[in-house]
Amino acid sequence: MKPETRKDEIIKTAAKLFKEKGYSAVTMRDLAKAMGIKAASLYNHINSKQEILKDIIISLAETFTEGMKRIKSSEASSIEKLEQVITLHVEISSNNIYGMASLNNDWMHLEEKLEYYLALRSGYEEDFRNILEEGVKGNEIDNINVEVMLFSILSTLRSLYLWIPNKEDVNTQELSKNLSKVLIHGIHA
Amino acid sequence: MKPETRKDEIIKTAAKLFKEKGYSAVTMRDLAKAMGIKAASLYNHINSKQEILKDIIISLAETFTEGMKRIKSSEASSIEKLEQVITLHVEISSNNIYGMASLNNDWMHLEEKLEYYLALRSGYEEDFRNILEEGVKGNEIDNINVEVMLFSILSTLRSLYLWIPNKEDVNTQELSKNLSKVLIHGIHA
DNA sequence: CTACAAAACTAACAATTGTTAGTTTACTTG
DNA sequence: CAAGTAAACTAACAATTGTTAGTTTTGTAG
Repeated sequence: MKPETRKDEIIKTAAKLFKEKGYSAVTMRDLAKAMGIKAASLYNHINSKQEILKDIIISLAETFTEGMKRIKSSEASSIEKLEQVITLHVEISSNNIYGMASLNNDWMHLEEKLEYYLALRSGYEEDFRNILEEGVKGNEIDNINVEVMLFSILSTLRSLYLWIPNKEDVNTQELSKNLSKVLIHGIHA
Repeated sequence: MKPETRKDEIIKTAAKLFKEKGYSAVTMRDLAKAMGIKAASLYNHINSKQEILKDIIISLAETFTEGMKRIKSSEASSIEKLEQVITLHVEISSNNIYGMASLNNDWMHLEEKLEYYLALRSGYEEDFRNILEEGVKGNEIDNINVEVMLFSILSTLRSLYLWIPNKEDVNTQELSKNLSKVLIHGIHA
């Protein structure tokens, strides 16, 4: 682990504020006040407000893409892959609740990096869809509308950041297991 | 149906813009341009930007609360109630995709009406939780962590607005049925 | 103690924000 | 046509926005 730079602190604080009010509603003066300094001082460490958002979102999006790549190339069954995807989301989300808020809600303000982000997201969804389709083909997964399944599961996983902080002890293993149960087997045997 | 006033048009246009960029990033000049008039002219019909957001969100929140009240007081089984809640979300969301975006993402900018909104939301979630708990008690629903079930289902339903526009023919009946299948019985028999 | 770099500061900027005041245009009704 | 009202306009405001320039303070290594 590299030591945390002042820039890292700023980005972390910004992510927290972005989660509360959204990127656009947070001013550089808000951010400076939260850091205990003046707005102009922020620019000794970062180049622009824009760049902060980019740093928050792109690194997260790439982490998801890398995780998916690993899962995709594994030899696991479709259901196992699905469980691995669930665990991936639980782990990334619990490690970066604030960043996940920006990833979900502020990506449209990315500007120069918007296209790249959208490409990562499309690729991720496509890989997710393939896992489900393979599962249906192999009779591991019921032959329901794949888009409905994809949407339902992905919506839940993408909202994890809203929910995790409310639970005191984030036992990620326990949470992954419970989520897998609910998402895969439903709530009614 | 009352005839649509100019104010209604403004609110509808605003909701559309709010969905694209979020409340804070949409300026009154953006909204005016989308309406084909000048920013100052908006104030012949509305009192403030704030009020537009309030009109969008509160009416939706109240619609959900009324729907839940109806479902709660029905004689249906727990699973049937759950199906009714799913249908409620599908119908409200498909009738007001843009407003649902504000409801989900811009509620924190409500200011004077924030407390009221939060009360409605808490009440709604509590009613939802009760349906699940009753279902578990009556052996209609598996004895899994109720909070995980609540979170998972609600996350999916709250994200509907993101997904519905992508599907050409929004056959709400079909969608409700498929969603019920996935949310209640999972994806793997 | 000196020198240097990191990181804070003050002051200011040009642009943009929501909103108001006052005026003109367009439409409807008698 | 006259009068009234609904809805647009122009012009401006005070506040806030992200950011820059230039300067001072703070901490560290020789």
